[in-house]
Amino acid sequence: MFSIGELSKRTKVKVPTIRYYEEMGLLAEAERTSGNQRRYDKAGLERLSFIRHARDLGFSIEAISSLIELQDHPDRSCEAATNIATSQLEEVRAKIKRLKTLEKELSRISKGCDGEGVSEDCYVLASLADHNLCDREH
Amino acid sequence: MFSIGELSKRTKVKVPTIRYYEEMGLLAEAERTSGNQRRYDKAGLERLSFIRHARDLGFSIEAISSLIELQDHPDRSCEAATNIATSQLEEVRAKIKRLKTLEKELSRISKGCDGEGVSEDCYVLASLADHNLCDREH
DNA sequence: CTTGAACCTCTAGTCACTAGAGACATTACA
DNA sequence: TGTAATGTCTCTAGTGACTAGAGGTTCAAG
Repeated sequence: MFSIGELSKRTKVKVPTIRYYEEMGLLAEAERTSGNQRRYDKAGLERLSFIRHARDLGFSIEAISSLIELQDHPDRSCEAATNIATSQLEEVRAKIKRLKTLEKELSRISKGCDGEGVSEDCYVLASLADHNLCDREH
Repeated sequence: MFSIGELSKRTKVKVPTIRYYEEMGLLAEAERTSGNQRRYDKAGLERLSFIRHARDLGFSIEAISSLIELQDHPDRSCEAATNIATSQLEEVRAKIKRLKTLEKELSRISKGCDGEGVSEDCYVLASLADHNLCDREH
């Protein structure tokens, strides 16, 4: 059994965040010492590692809640879990696509002022003011 | 002179968002009718278009504030504006990089349950529980 | 037994909005 | 000119996923 600070160190999740996860129902309410401090065991550590890993992968608290529920009901959980992971993957791919479009425009904009040619007005500001200067939709 | 609803339609920025931008100081306080309703002109429209475009590109409200300040002080604004755009570009590139790593892992995870081989336990849940199953750091 | 670090709860703040309540203004049409 | 519908006003509170701080209590080391 170890304290919340120890759990924090081992999982690299900050102490207030652990308490927040408990409040949100992601972590079961921890056992307490006679002085009301939380104590955790290996199971708590593993669950928090799971949560942290999923958060790192961009899963929402809500999605993680669903995954945790699936863990507790293993029948058909595999398909449902795969669905959640797949939709997360689709979201990530959509974000990448959008960011790549932005990257193109930003790199065009931020190159504008370096060379010669544009000196009268600021090309960055003009680009932002006038969407028509964009190469494509975004 | 047109109303906030008209401005909203033309810029595709929602009415409460326009009021929010005014409150945040991105938009100058609008003129008012005798009945206290906001009225805008071409200048207001252009500034809001500028803001919207910059938000679409992921600039924070704070960064946009800086850009607007630069617009009002054109001396040396070009270099400063380019710096802001360039740092925005770097952030976007960093995000893309990170998301690509996530994409790899998620696609590995969500493919796990489809084929044969893994049937005992759910591969999605196992992958999330155990970071060691990851190919690389993330 | 004392000291200092760690812990507790609670409230409020972050960012960029979004939603809703309840009241007032404007506009279109009869 | 009257009225009804739509638009607008301010204000407060909610979103997600935390983070920060106040003020008080408990634990572990020496």
